[in-house]
Amino acid sequence: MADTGSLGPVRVRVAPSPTGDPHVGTAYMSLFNLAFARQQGGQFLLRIEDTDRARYVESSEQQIFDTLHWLGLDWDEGPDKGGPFAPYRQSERSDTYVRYVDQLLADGHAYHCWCSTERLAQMREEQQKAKLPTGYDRLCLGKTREERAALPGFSDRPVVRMLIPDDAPLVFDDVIRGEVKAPRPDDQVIVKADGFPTYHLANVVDDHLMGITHVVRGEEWISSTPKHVLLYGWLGWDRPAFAHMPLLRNPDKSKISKRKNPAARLLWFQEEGYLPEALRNFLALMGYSQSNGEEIFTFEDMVRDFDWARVNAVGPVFDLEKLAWLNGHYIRELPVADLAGRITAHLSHKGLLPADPTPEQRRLVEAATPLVNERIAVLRDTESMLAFLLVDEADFRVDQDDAAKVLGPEARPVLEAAIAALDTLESWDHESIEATLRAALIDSLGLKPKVAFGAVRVAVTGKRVSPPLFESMELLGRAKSLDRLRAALAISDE
RNA sequence: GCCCUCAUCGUCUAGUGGCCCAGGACGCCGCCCUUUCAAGGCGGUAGCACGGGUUCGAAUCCCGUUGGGGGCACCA
Repeated sequence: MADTGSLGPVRVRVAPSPTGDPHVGTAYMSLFNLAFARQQGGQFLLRIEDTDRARYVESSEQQIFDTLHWLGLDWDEGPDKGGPFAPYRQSERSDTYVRYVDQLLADGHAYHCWCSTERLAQMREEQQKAKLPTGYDRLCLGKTREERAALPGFSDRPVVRMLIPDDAPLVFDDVIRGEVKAPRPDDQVIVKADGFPTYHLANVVDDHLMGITHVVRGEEWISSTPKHVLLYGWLGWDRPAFAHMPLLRNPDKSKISKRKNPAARLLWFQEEGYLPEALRNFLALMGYSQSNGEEIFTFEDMVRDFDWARVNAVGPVFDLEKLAWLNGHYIRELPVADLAGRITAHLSHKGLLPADPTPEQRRLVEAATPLVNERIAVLRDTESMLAFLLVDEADFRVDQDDAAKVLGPEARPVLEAAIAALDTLESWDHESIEATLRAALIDSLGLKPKVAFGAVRVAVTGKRVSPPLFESMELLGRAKSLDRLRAALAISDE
């Protein structure tokens, strides 16, 4: 196993590609990179790997910054912060890569290739059909442009390929897995026809130049590592330690994907109203455990206790059920004012409250927060739960199905008694409301609480499932409560 | 198809040869609490993929099988 303690100051990095919504894997890798860096007193870098101009998405980079900050996974050096090794955006580092490519070319470790993508695709297909390992057939190796141009499948703009030697080392030490053997690479492209480097080259050059000591990345990179090992060797550089993290999985065990799993999108967690601290905690439970067996812990706890030996090599299924439980736990731990602020922000974001809520609206949400904090798993749950309190009165509607079940003709006497009793109630607080309703409906009419309060509940909140009834009525106010009870009378006649 | 890799309850995990006829958590089921729904409390269900070894002794070590996953791009 690689020695992780004596390589001098630790420098790690996360290197996402701005090709769309930030991926949950980026947060996962960042978390473990950061935990290790903090524990070792080292640095954590953010480098943007934007060498694929075809898939580049303009808005993506900012979203990467925003979501990682939201999760509290802050970096020491990066495109937005600068640092001693700027720029931290690969598209701005083209000049840097050129000299190393020239060196590899001059040393005979790389060569130009003019094969068209069509020829390459056809070659691959034939190799598979013949049950042969796939890989470049070196048609261009040792040929001048003129010699190659005379052959079919020629493309005007060449790429640069690595010349993989027969004795390329395939075994390396992995911090998490110990000795790992990887597949034998073919002559990998390191510079594309558009002049941009591929991941392999840019990554190795940048990691070296930026002083990265530990490359922490996803398991999908294991099979590429021999290429990187070769590059480090050819360029005469020490190579960093490698830690290949397990891959997060969909419930069907495949690599987590946006196609199959909403949780693959980092933005989804914000939209649903997960708390960043809960998601961070949950991510730390994926393929990992605290030495004391605790499942609920802070990032600081993780840093203090961090140990690569406890990272598993098995890819964990990302279980939304458990995340929901954990999120609910964090919600219940939050002070009311804090949670209320987050709920308000969420509702504003979803358009259920103005972008800048009035003090009255803020007070209302804060007063309602203790009624719902045990009933929600994510902030999004408040959208329907608090709707009865926040809607314009003209838009208030009773749920059809629920009304059909409890607001039939038999509800009429209940509603009438409730109205009569509440109409003259002098103090509109939940205790008085409850006492009054109990006296009028349970004691006088001899109804079961479930029946009596069920009807009142649907009338006032619009649903059979709601926050606690009397507190809800107190918040709603006497006028609206009575209006809704009277309106329900009409429903019970239908 | 080729190469690599992994394997404990449905899921996340503890377990590094005896403390394990396998512990915790989520989920699920039951009971309690209760004005709905939750939350909470208590109890329960469920697993070492299979077959060979090694050993006094294996979830733990070795081999094989099976199964899962990843890679095989001018994507990262």
